[in-house]
Amino acid sequence: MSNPHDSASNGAVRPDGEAREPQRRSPGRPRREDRMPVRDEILKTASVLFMEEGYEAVSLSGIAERCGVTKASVYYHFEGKPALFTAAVIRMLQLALAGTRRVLDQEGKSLRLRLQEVAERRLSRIQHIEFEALMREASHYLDDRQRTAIREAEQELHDLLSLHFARAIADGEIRKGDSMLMAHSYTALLMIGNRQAAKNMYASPSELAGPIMDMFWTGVG
Amino acid sequence: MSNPHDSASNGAVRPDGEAREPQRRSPGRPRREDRMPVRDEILKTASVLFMEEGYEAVSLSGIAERCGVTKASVYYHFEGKPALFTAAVIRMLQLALAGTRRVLDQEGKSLRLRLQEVAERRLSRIQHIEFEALMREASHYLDDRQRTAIREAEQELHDLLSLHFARAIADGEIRKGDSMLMAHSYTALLMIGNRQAAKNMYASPSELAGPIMDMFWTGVG
Amino acid sequence: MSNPHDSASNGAVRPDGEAREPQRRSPGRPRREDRMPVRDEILKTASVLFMEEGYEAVSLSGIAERCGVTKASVYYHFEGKPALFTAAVIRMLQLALAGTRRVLDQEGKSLRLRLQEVAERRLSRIQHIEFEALMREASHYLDDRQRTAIREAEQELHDLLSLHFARAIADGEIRKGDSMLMAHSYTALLMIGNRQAAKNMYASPSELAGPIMDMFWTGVG
Amino acid sequence: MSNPHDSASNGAVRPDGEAREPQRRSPGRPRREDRMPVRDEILKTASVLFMEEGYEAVSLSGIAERCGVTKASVYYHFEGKPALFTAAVIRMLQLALAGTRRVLDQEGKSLRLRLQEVAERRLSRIQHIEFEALMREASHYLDDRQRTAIREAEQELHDLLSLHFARAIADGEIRKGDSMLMAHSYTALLMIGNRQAAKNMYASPSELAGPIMDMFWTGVG
DNA sequence: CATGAATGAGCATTCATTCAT
DNA sequence: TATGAATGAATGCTCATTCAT
Repeated sequence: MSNPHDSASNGAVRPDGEAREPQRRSPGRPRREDRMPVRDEILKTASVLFMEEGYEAVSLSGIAERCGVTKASVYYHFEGKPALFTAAVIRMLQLALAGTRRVLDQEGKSLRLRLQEVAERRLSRIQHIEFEALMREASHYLDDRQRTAIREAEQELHDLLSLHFARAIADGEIRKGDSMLMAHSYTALLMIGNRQAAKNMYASPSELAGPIMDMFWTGVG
Repeated sequence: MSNPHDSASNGAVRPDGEAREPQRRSPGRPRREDRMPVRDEILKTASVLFMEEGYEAVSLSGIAERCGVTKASVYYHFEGKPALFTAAVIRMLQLALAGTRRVLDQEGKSLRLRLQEVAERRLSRIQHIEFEALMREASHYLDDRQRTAIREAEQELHDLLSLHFARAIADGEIRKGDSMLMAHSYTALLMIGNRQAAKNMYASPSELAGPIMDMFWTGVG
Repeated sequence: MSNPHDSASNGAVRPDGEAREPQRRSPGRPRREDRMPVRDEILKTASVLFMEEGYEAVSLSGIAERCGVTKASVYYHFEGKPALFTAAVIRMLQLALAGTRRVLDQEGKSLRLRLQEVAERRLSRIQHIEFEALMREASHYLDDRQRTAIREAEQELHDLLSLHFARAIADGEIRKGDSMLMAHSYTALLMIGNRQAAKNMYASPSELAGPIMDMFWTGVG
Repeated sequence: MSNPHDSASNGAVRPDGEAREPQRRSPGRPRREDRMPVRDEILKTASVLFMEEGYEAVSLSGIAERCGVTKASVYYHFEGKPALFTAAVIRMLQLALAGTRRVLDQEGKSLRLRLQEVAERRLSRIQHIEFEALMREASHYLDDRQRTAIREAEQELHDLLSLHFARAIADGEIRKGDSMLMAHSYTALLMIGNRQAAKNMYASPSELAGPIMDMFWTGVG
């Protein structure tokens, strides 16, 4: 067991280029230049695929093929499908967390403006499967450690949002209330962006951001 | 032409007892006993399973087993997995539509109260996978007719909600705005009920209904 | 066992119209007019399909559907697939025997001319699978009685040809030799008509009859 | 791209020992032992089975079992049943082509003697299903590339024969005529060797060669 | 690090067959 | 006569996983 199988860990978050075409490497360890690429590439590819298609629908051979490596290579880097899934989802959540934090931490902008910016960014991305749906499908296959690790990573996102709502309440910027529920309401409303019917109502997905923020801010009453 | 394969149809909706233990039957038509019509039982079981676990995660043998019949029987009644899925989802949507309409059509109650009642009912049910996630997973396997049939059934639900929002706008009961977006916002917020983290915040799922309705009605601003 | 299952028998040979569209009959026994149609129709349809596609490739539901009856009806009329196959093949062979006999028995025509006429008729028909191939595939499933019955029916065809060759030898119309081998050579050469490559060499299949008869009559030497 | 799926290829042709008893192996790569390369063994087994029993009648599990491997192994080496069939049939045709060429290319022997030798060899082999029958059955399942590849391999055999007939015509060794039709007549007559009835007429199949060659050379006239 | 070759379990689907009505 | 509803067995195929090299 000398393999680097630390399924729930995840290396430094590195946004990088798109999947390369499977250029056959010559045998033996490659000279440095493209350091530590394979594990990361697998992770990145897996993230995208799992988010787009769910757990069962994604096959390890599919991932391997897209990365130009073999299935066995994937098994060298990750303990198995559940471990890879865990790592991939966590990677994605941390990316989202970092991005969201960067926007929310801007000084001198109203909360509403910052939330709108977050919304615009998320809505313009290729849409992810709703998180709970993904988890429900996958959780049969995950063990407790894995489930918990993912839940925690997700919780961080809501914690971050909740924190900012709490601050805004303290500042009188928004009405009083349960800041965590506000966080969940916010992310739930963003899910409208996944819906075909809703997307058809506007020219581009990010145009949904305004109307959704209106709903979130003023409600229907 | 001897098979009753009309995948998109759905018999009378009858909520009733759960699947019995799988007592092996010999071939040929069994004497009637009690047994609810098998086709209906399959449909009901399939609805539940697909909603709970997604498309791929549900196997036809699983469904068959739960109904106490063989896989081949399922194939006698439905053309295949996609057809069964289509029928099951539509059945479920029509159930939901009927229930929702019954509540919303009540006279003399404010829209808010009626919406809250709908929310309570839905939140207390075993939760469904988010609809879009389910469709994204399944739609690889569905043909155009099936996709359309499902989409239409779902649209009816939002049409119904939208109609009531439009009326309320006309009556000055709520603020002006895009009634269809309101409908989507409402159902999106109900999805919070699927979230483990959110459920942990309250004693029972239906207690979420109040706070969610507050969010929906007044927003955070 | 009051069913009329006499698998190896075959009713009167009746060339008749093509398969009708499955027009639902009203329940109850139909009034006389179209007497004894179902069994025959099944037999006819089965003949065509088995000859065109082989044994395994043809399903009883396929046959039933084409006849506008149910699978169970097929089972009412025939003991099972092997029995139906046996009856169908024998029916077809007897048809061929009758047709061939009619041509060969013509008075005042040379054997060569009569053989050429037989060849033209056969080549212009939708082509049958080579008989031995069909039998090899099917014989796993047939019992001894069935195998024998088919073999005998086929033998009659070669007996008929052989008889005419023997007569021609006696009359000095053709060279001396094994008349049964001549019969087999003749039918073997006709199989060229089944070959795509050969068919492409001529405008219409029946144009093959001349050249093939030349080969048969004079050889290459 | 990790699978060696090149369905139409065919490795070096090596006639060798039969399949061993299916000793269950544990997963992972087995230590070499003797074992002929598995891919080749599958191919050889498949050739025999398809030729003997047709397309549908042969199951991949049957092939796997005879080779002492699992179905999944067959799928590792071949894309699917159609691909395996294609490879197997082409392998067999190329074997036949090579053998036939070897005999026909002998110097200093009359065409008739060489053809007789080819006939003796073929007739003494376990008999193949008639080729067209096989193709008719299989072609539903093959794609265009596969169909073409097989057709071409078969055409080569007739091209070879046709070439030798053409030469013999030029040399005045045989009568003038369509050399390709001669080739087809020759192979069609050899099919007599498949027939039970014909085989019963002689002590051993290869004794059919003489009489058949007589027919081919001098006809009945 | 990486992979080629293999396995076992499971799945969707089809089919011949049976039997109560 | 005919059929609707059911079964059991088989088939083609995919997938996660393993291991010697």
